Amino acid sequence: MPDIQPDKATVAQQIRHLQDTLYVVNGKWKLPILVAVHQGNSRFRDIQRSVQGITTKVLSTELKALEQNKLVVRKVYDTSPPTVEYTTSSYCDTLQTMILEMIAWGKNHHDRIREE
Amino acid sequence: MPDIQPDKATVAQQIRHLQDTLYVVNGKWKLPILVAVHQGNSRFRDIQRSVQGITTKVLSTELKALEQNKLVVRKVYDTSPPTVEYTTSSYCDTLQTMILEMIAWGKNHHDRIREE
DNA sequence: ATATCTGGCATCCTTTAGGTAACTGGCATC
DNA sequence: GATGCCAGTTACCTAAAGGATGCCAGATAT
Repeated sequence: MPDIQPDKATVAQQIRHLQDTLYVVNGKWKLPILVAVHQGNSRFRDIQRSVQGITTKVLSTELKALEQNKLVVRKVYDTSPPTVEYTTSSYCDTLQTMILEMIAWGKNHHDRIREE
Repeated sequence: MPDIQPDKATVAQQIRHLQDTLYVVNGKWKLPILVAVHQGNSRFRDIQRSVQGITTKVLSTELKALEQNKLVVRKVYDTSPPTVEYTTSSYCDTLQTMILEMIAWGKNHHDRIREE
């Protein structure tokens, strides 16, 4: 008996949760940036090089948004010139399994498309 | 020894997979629509009622996109007036775990925000 | 000396997503 | 015979996302 049909209220609830998630990670760049940072790219230019095709302006605004949502931490070191380091927060780690699922699906999908 | 640092090429690869996924499911509405349809809402108006705030135009265009990506199947029955039924494809099922993760995170996030 | 790297900012522009409102045509209902 | 339901379509519009280019200032590398 797979896939028990939940009542409308439950479905509506699930959709709302989904929309909450989308609100935070929506857009073309936020998740790719998070992956890049999480994998050790802490410098602005490193991140830019990791995320193919992103411009400085977009990266800059997206990093700010991610910082506001407490997924990314920005640290400035008082060197000269100042060094800036981005890291993912521990809260960002809660996104891990979700992101891994998305990566896995993308890989699968890509393979499937190529077969056609 | 958690979180072994993968090499740049691997990271770039992962980001590309992620972007492939985003290309298919990006936007405010596609995933919510998929959930609504998957949960048994097969009629246009039912879907619209399930996905709070969506307009007929947006729903119509999004359904077409989802059909093109083979996540949704559209069937027209030759009744009078014609009956139209949307269902999720079996390929769409491969998105299940990913979507469930997103729902779970959204719920968690919502609770967390409320606590502040 | 000059070329390049750093972490961005400013400006301008284009594209896309998404929203508003009105309308359709056939059927069923009141 | 007026109203409402279904499954949309059309035309128009706004806001936001994204892109292109140029620039800065200090530092390091050649």
